Amino acid sequence: MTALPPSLNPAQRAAVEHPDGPLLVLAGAGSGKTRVLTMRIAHLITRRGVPPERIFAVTFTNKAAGEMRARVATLLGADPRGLWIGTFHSLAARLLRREAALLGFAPNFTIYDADDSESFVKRLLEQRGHSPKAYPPRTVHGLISGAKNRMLEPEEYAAAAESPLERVAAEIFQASGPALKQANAMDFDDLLLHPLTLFKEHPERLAYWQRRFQHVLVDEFQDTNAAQYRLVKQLATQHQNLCVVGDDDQAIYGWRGADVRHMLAFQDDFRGTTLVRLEQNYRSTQVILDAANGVIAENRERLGKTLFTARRGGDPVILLTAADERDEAEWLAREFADLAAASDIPYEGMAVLYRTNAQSRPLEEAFRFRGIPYRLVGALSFYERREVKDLLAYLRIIANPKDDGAFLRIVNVPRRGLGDASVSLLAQAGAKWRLPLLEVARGADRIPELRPNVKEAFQNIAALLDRLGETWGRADPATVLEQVIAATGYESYLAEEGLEGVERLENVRELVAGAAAWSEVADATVATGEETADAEGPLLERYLTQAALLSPADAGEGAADGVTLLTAHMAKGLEWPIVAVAGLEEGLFPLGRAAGERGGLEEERRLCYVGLTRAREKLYLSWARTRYRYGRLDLSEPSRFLEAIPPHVLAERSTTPSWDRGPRVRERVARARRAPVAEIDFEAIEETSQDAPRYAAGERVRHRKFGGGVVRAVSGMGRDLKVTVEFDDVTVGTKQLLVAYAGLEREWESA
DNA sequence: ATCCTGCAATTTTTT
DNA sequence: ATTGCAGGAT
Repeated sequence: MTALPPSLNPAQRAAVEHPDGPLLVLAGAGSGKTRVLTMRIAHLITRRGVPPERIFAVTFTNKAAGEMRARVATLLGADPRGLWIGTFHSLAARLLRREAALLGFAPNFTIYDADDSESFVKRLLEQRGHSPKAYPPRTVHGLISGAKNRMLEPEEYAAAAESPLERVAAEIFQASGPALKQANAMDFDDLLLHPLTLFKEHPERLAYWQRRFQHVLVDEFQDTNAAQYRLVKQLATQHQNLCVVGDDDQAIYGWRGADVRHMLAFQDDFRGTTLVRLEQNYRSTQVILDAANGVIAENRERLGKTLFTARRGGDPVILLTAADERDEAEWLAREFADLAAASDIPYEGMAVLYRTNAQSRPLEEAFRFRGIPYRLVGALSFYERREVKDLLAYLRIIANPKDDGAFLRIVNVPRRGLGDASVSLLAQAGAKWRLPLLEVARGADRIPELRPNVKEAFQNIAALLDRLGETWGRADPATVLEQVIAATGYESYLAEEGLEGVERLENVRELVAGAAAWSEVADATVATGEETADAEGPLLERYLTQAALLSPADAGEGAADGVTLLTAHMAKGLEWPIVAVAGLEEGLFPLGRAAGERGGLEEERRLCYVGLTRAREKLYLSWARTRYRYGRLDLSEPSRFLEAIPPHVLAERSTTPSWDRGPRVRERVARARRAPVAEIDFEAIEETSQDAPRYAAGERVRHRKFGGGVVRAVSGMGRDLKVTVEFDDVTVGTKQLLVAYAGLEREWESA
């Protein structure tokens, strides 16, 4: 943890001891905001006599919630039983398990993760005769999710739909509500929206929860979306005790619907808000802060705050120029090995941050090659593995027999001779009769189109699931898993897969062991918790809820320790003595696609700021001249963010011999920014004019196939530069084109 | 119904 | 480069 002074500074103390009333804490990076939040919770409980169950505290990850709870426990000398602490999603799920009936759900509802939601959308598309390849389920779900994040009703969204894609999304959006209800399922967005619906339709329930929660606290407030803000706003209306903590410079989830402007709106929404600024940084050296401040200072839209530290000076920030990504990884691995050998900093005190998960591979290889322990956070979640999802699907359908998604997943796993044709007949019947698939399978006799042996197979699987549910439905998850594995012969099914199956088998064992460990902790909580109602429902449900809402970042712990490898997003809220931010290249960080969106470049810059401020002692920044992306070799220029760093804190290094070295980074950046397009793309050069085109909205262009049209919008940058063109030919319509590949001409040039 | 082969898209970030 | 998917063979 951060080296904090033994006592609180005046600002921190003001926040911790703030009496009743709305409180906005503007907390810079490393200013001890987590500490303030935990101490405030402890203060409320011990000094102000607030019962833990009357506090609603929101954190950004489940892991953060667990840590905060543990720290409050330490301060209190006892676990704060009944305290509501967790992510928006898990707290909402907890509330909804109790209120489900009023919303037309059963309390054992299933939570669909992104994957489940996507295949759910796909099924709806197919049911309604839309081809999933013309309307990619992923995109459609994204549009629906975006609409939900803006709290649009299906009808409102439908009215605003313009393109065919949007119209289809609107149609699916409208159909999805009833369909989800029939499956007794909610997706991530629903978890936030359903409480709002409940409060609107049942004011007495709103009144109950408002009375119940005397204090509402929100961490990482800058990353709150509209529904989330509305939720805490409503909960806090009665007591007006809403304490939010955030940093506008660290808002990095705009793409997910979060809106920093809530921080600005807060003081208007809550009259008489007390504002506290935490501006002293206790984490980093002055040198590191100078670098970070240099980057963030280029943003226009800021609340503005001045971070300072007592830790004068510090090691210079190392700026590494590497030949390629393997070279970059190799250099960092060697450097970290040297550091570990020369200092008392263990590998656990080091981290490499990057923009995209794809960048982890060369790093992993380099670390493995040198025998340096590392742990990869997040990339492929344990819970995303096929075998894990299969078994969890069995659990899901046992917990909620209406969960058609789960049914479809396992109906033919292991193989039971039920192929696409038979299953779609079953699904058709299900759609016609509006019955859950499991129920349809139970009565497969009534579907005349099915062959006798298929009918039998359906009835067998239904009987199997029924039996499992009856006998083991209320058992602990590990036992249920073992029964499922035994009853389905899942192990021998995996064993047939050969080499890969062995690995999968190990994951299955890990899943069972993990479930057993979870039960022990959960059991203890239930047994001792005076308010049993807090620990909702059967163990199985609670286990599944937890599994659905657990992020990869939460999981990562385990025995594996060493250098941490993770994306900058997942590094938020964390810190290490040694940090490297890798892949600082134009088009990668800032990422071309993201930078093209509204406010995207500023968000990329904030993300970079988050990365730099994770470092306590020593910071490394690196970029590679060439990098494989999409399987092809790219030439890169250093990130513009590097140029913003004051030269006096930098020390430049290179992996290439001096005779092969180009101009220094600073000059390269300056030169790159003078040129209109930062990356060199040979294909693009051949296909477009030498002078990189800079299209403007309103301009007329001509396409080889589509003919003439008008540019409506320009987005992206570099290789990802895209234009939206409305073609004259109405059958062609409006298209988004990649400039590099579209071969567009300006109309006056071709004339 | 299942397996195999070749093609396509994929990579932004996550509850 | 990897992975999922469509289409065809068995």
